[in-house]
Amino acid sequence: MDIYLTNTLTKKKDIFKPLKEKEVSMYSCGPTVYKDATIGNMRTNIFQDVLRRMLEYNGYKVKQVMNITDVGHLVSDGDEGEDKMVKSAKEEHKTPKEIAEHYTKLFFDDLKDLNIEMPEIICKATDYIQEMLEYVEKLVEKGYAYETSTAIYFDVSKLDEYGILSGINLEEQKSGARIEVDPEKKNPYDFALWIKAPENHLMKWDSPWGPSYPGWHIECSAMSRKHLGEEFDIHTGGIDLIPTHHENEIAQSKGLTGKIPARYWIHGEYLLIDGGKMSKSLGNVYLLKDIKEKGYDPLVYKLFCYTASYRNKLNFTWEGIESTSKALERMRIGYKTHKNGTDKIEAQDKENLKQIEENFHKAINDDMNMTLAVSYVWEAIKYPKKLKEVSELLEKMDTVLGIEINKEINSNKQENMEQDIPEEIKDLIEQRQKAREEKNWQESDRIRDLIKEKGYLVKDTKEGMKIEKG
RNA sequence: GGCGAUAUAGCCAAGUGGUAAGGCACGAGUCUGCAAAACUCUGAUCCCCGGUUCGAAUCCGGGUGUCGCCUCCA
Repeated sequence: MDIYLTNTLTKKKDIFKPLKEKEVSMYSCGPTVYKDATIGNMRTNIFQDVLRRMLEYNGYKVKQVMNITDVGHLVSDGDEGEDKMVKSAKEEHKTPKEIAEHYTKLFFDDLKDLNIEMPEIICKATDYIQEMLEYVEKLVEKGYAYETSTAIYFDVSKLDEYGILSGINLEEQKSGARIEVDPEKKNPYDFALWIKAPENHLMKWDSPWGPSYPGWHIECSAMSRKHLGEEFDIHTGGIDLIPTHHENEIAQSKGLTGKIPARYWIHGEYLLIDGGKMSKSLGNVYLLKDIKEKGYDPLVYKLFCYTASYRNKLNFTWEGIESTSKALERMRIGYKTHKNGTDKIEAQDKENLKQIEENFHKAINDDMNMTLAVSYVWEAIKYPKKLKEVSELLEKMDTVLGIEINKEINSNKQENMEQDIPEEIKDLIEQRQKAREEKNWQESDRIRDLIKEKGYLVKDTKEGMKIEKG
């Protein structure tokens, strides 16, 4: 079945044909490990995960490379200010290396919680200084770069075309007053390949230009070239990377090899918070930790991300998370019902299930239309006959969704509550149980209300009383 | 100033020419001592105006609204 992907490079939905027949090479821009990853960052990682899982569903072997930026990403993408790592290290009174290790670990923890498949290759920028340096030296040799008092800059005017991803036009932008003008730069869009280290800078390496460190964009170009070659299939990242980071990666590659490194550029849109952007100043920056602390399975967030296309903005609200939490729980209940189903499968059922699977397959192949794909998951769950084969289909779908649809359910909220229930409540539960055995409903209801006042919800199920924090 | 996105039921949203997927909420029902949970059923002609077409949410033109980026950020 054909696969279609929306390609930022061509600005349309293209049919996907990899360079190799059975293997897909993919580079995903990873985190700058100077602070906690937000759920916004994770939205991008989720979409990248779906992409690789979708490719795997189609029988491709995926070779995904992800970088860990631990040097060179300045506070401003316009090559202004301090290195983020250095700034963070100073603030937390640690070395840049300690900062990098700390936040890298937290990042991986989040990926694990979200059941995101690990890339085949993960590379730290500081391990590839030599490759980057060589890259820059070659660009200088070829006349694509020039030196100023502070850095080695890429000269965008040397390219026949700069701005093909974001559609900017150098002539039109020239007068744009919004761009800081460094008098030593030939063009406002020239960007730093290599930066001369100030006195006492925490991270620096020897180079022909003295103690210095790499610019942000060169790391991805050098590492993708090293691991995937001069031309590979897919390059992914957040939408904000289009106008600077990815544009500059393309510029560097065109300078060195004359080629645009990736054939398909796929970008994930932003996550909004309550209808607006997430920012520290608004105090609405959420981490996956915050979702977990409210008692939700982190995979609720993953399913939440499927409620909208990765290409569109998605509005995060706690109401939305609660809604998705219920949906996930019902999915898992439905899965279990089918798993234990005893109905007999007939030819017509086989036909129906095959149709559902095909629809699902078509949806994910159509530029990862997960909202539509999830609707077929529901169609399977709601299948009138309760069949083991349906649960098998759901497991197969979950190889793409990665939401552990076969996870044992208690409640997505407040698992392992048992230990957390105070003695006082336990006593009340015991009293109520006694009243129920005596069919003293009035007393039973009174105690239930009492427990509710104390913040817990009591439910009577076939297996007995269940309690949840309300 | 430049670039771009979006407007579909109470909410989140899919759908890009043939008579509006799905989820959550609400309501009704089944079950239950009651309640909760679970399960079943139920809802919109698609921002406005004009045009193209046998036919448009979907194409074109003109409005209006919201949002994002160009500055930190996936």
